Amino acid sequence: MAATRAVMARNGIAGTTVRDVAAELGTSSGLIHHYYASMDELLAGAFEQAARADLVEVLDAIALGSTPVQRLAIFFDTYDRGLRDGSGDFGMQIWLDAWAEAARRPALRRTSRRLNEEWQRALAGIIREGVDAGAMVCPDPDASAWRILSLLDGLVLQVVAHGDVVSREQADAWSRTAAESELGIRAGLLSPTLAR
Amino acid sequence: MAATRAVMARNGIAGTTVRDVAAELGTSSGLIHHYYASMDELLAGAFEQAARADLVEVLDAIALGSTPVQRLAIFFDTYDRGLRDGSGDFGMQIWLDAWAEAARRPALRRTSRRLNEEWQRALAGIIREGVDAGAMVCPDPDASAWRILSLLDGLVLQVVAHGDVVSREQADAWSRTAAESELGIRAGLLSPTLAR
DNA sequence: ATGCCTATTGGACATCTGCGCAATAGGGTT
DNA sequence: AACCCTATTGCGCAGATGTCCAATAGGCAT
Repeated sequence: MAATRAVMARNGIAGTTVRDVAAELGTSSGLIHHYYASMDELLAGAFEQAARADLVEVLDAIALGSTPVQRLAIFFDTYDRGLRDGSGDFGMQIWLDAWAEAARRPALRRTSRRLNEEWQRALAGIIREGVDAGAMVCPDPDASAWRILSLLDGLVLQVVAHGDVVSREQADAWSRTAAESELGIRAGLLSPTLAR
Repeated sequence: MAATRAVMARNGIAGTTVRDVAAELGTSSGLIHHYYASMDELLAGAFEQAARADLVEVLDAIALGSTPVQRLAIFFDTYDRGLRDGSGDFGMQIWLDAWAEAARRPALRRTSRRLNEEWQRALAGIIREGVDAGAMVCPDPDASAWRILSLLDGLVLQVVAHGDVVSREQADAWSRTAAESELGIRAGLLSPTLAR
């Protein structure tokens, strides 16, 4: 599974072959079929696992923040970090693949959708805490979470698909200031957390 | 090209093969290579044609507006209309395919990138006119255009890939109000143009 | 009629794909 | 030592795919 995730991060979902995974492991392709009945099963499992690993990474990082605003800043830190080093075991490219393939692969659509909703719920949770603590102003946390996440997705899309039309730094900075504006947070408070 | 678009609409960009296109035309695969040097070129050409048709439609519609704010409202009208009906021979799904496939097809990446830039330029142009006319406030029209477009792309992505997590109406309304906020336009002025 | 240029055909070719299979190795149990 | 079960190999099969090519057809100018 780790090898599959590595290949997926490098070549995308569609570009992942059994032989590539076998080569990544230094074994034969036959062995992989000994453990996984089909390619689809292998891909679906690896995508779910990789996507969830990143979500968990963000959730864990967030938990270290002491205030809602700080947690939100950490949210952006972690997201940006995932964008910077094309992967722990995970490149953003596989999200583009998943979104495109969702139309034709029901199992993948369900997984992609569910994961996206969990991201939104995590973000909405932070916002609700911020509103309760009086640090944010937001009449509809769920909607705001979708907007912030969608802006982030749209910007990341340009970075990943088209190279330097939009730079990674711009995607990061723009989404942070948009969130500040959306949530009534004073400008600059969502700047990258220095500690690390 | 029409045949290629038809197959693309049916099977997606990744699922389009030379033989399928040839079958769609009732001819042989060799003939297609007589006119197009490579598959990549064929796909890029067909995508360009389909995508440009939509861009031109928006540009034409925009030209009918008499003020920058009105032109911007029409921009959203037309975009939303394209989202409503699978549109022409071309649904938004093709964009998801193109963004994903861009990583592996250089010609397609260039085309996708260029088209995206043209959308951004059109939007930035409206913004600049609005600033000059004193109807909008925007220190960096290019950046604002990217942000508005990326939010729109991100929201559309949810609608197309995941169904009703975000509704089409929400995507439309949210992107309009975000643009109003981004450009210092009074709330409600970008509401859907009734005429049409 | 002759010659030429393009349109068009049908298939060959090399490569890649998922998958299955016969054969072997190796370690644990009896 | 004998046995068994699993891990692992290496290869082969059948199908698909992009690309190329020799051969033909068909119209048009001479």
